[in-house]
Amino acid sequence: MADASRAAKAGGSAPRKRADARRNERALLDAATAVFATSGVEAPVREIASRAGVGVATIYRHFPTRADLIAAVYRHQVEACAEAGETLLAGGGSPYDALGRWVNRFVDFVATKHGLASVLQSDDPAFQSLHAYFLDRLVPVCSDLLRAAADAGEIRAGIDAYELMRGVGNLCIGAESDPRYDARRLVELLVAGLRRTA
Amino acid sequence: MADASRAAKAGGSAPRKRADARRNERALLDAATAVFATSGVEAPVREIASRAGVGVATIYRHFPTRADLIAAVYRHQVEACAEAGETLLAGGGSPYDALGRWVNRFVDFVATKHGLASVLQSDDPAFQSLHAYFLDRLVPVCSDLLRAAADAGEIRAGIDAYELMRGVGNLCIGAESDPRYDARRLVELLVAGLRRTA
DNA sequence: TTAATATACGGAACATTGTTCCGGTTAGCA
DNA sequence: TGCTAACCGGAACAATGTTCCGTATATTAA
Repeated sequence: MADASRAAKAGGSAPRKRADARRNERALLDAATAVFATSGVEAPVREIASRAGVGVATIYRHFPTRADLIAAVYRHQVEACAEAGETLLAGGGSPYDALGRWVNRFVDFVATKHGLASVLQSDDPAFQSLHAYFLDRLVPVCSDLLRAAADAGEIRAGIDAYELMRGVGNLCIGAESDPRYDARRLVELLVAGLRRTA
Repeated sequence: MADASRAAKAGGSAPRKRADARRNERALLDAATAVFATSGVEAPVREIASRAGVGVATIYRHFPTRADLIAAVYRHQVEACAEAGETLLAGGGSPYDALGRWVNRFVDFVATKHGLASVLQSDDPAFQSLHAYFLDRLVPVCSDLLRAAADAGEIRAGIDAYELMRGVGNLCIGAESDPRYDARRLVELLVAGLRRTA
């Protein structure tokens, strides 16, 4: 197992990349993480490449679109968020409460990543796959939470998880750069609006 | 008054532009209106210039920043929206109801202008003055409506007009291009969340 | 260890914008 | 009719995203 030459023993897995390729991929991921944190997720490609000490073409080789790079950088956190939703749902409290907590967690994640919220809503085709990734992973979680709350009679019917996620994501736009705007407060209002209207 | 040579009779008003300058300004406004409607408010400058039959420098001469052009194109509608708020407030109904109607009107305006909502929230300094214009004109109106509803005890306290406007604007982003996303519904939820809690 | 080859690399080159500059044109006026 | 200040158009410049191509190298087989 320690020997690198025995690759691809499992089914159709890729035939293992060259060592320099793996090194560069890691360097790019690290550089992108740092640059995204300071300059936002729309920072110039050249900046990321130079920080990683590689040429621009190397970025495109490893991450065909910017969406792939962003997804790779934040994958762990998205997964953690999705799993938190499942945990929250399983924990015995009120489903509406679980929904509220989960939404807050999502906001905490998105609103602290400079520019991520905008990009998630952008209709630029370059970001379509990022959009799809977030949605595929999180909408089902949100949907479960929503259904549970609806079944418990805590919220009004007719709310779609996709729409709610987009709404929450939208409310997070610009949250980092404007001290007068608190996305959490607005999202709280939105979630409060879900409550059953008696 | 019909004679053009007697200009600037009132105080510091501009000394009247040349005829070709006025003609071009009008042509640019018309072209921008058309292009914004089809390609969105972020359409390339060259597209607007060529549609107006002028060079690009002429755009910059008349509208130093894109924000100025956008503001000029939508000024009438913004004014109308602001005035509608005052009317709604004066009309004797429930203040909360008036607020809801006014917000809906604002959404109808913003959500039908391709890309306007995004640009309104953008932190690109080029749009800062547009941002300021919308806010200066509409936040006071919203503030009055909000205060009236608060005074009537219909909504919870502590809601800031600026924050609400930004939230509503944010919710309008992407509303034109996604049939699964209905900004009006989300905004309705947000406004419902304003209701006094018990 | 060495040589062959597929893989990966870097940076130049190209395309698409926004923005500014400059020489020529023209409206307004005497 | 001619002068001049204002205006005009398009070329030129700058900042990006994206692609191409000759070169370098990791890997493997002899």
